[in-house]
Amino acid sequence: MKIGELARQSGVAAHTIRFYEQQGLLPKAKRTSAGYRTYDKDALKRVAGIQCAKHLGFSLDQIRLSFSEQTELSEQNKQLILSQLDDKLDEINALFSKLTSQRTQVEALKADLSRTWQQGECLEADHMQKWRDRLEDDTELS
Amino acid sequence: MKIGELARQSGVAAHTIRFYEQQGLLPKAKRTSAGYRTYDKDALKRVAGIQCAKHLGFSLDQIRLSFSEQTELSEQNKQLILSQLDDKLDEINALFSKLTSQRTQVEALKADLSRTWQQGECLEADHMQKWRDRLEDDTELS
DNA sequence: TATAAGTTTAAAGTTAACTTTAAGGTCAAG
DNA sequence: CTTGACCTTAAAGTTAACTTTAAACTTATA
Repeated sequence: MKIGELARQSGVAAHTIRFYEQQGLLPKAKRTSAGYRTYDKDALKRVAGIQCAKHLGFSLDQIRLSFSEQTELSEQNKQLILSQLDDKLDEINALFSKLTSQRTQVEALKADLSRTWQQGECLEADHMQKWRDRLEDDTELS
Repeated sequence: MKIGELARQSGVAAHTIRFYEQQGLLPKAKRTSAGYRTYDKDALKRVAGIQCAKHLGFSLDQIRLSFSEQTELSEQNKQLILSQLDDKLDEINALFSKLTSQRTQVEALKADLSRTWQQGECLEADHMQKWRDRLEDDTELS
């Protein structure tokens, strides 16, 4: 299988596959006599594994760490993966709080502005001040 | 008020304030004879307004569009802001779905791996295949 | 055999929202 | 009058995850 075929089967662009190899996320591919990369089904699995981890929200750096070329994972690697999963859960939960707060604020601001503008009011400064005060009370968002 | 004072009062770094001016998020500041920028309390309000919008999750591009130098907002600007708020809500809700799905998947994967590894199993390939299949069923996540 | 499609490389470009650097001018205190 | 804090600018650097470009080589098709 040449790189174009792997790209088709995995849904990952050929240049991205070369990029992953260059970045150490994929082992260096074997070459034909002409220098073309060749792949087997294991390569497809590895590419799919990377896609899987990306879907779960992991960065390429994190993926590189656990997804080393070894077929067998060391005890250390297993621990690393489990703790990365825990970190990811924490991260997701933090984002949840942030989004929840943002949604509430955006909804309220929208309602508030709609009402204000329908009444033809234009108390921009004080109006926004109210919003700034409210946001400052919140726990850190960004 | 010079830029350092505005930075202190707003909590935004001086170089970031210059950056905002350069990017058109803030009007060009008046200068002292020596070329130093000077600001009044309105400038503080504008900087605070930018922080407010950033907290709500808006990009600097979006902020620049609605936050033009005019004190009075045009009817067009009002419509723009309201539709940006709607877009933002859609975006937040989409992120919510994505995060919900990610959290479920990460939790399940963690439980699964913990169990597998405690039993000393090591069926990497098939094991991951299960996860890839499951993820492919999901609606687009990333 | 000529053309089109596929492959190779290294290096530069992209986006966002800054931050850092470098080299210098201004101002208040001691 | 000098030291240190504060200000100025333009330009380059940062991070992530690619994408694009350019120039050249190989392979399949007509």
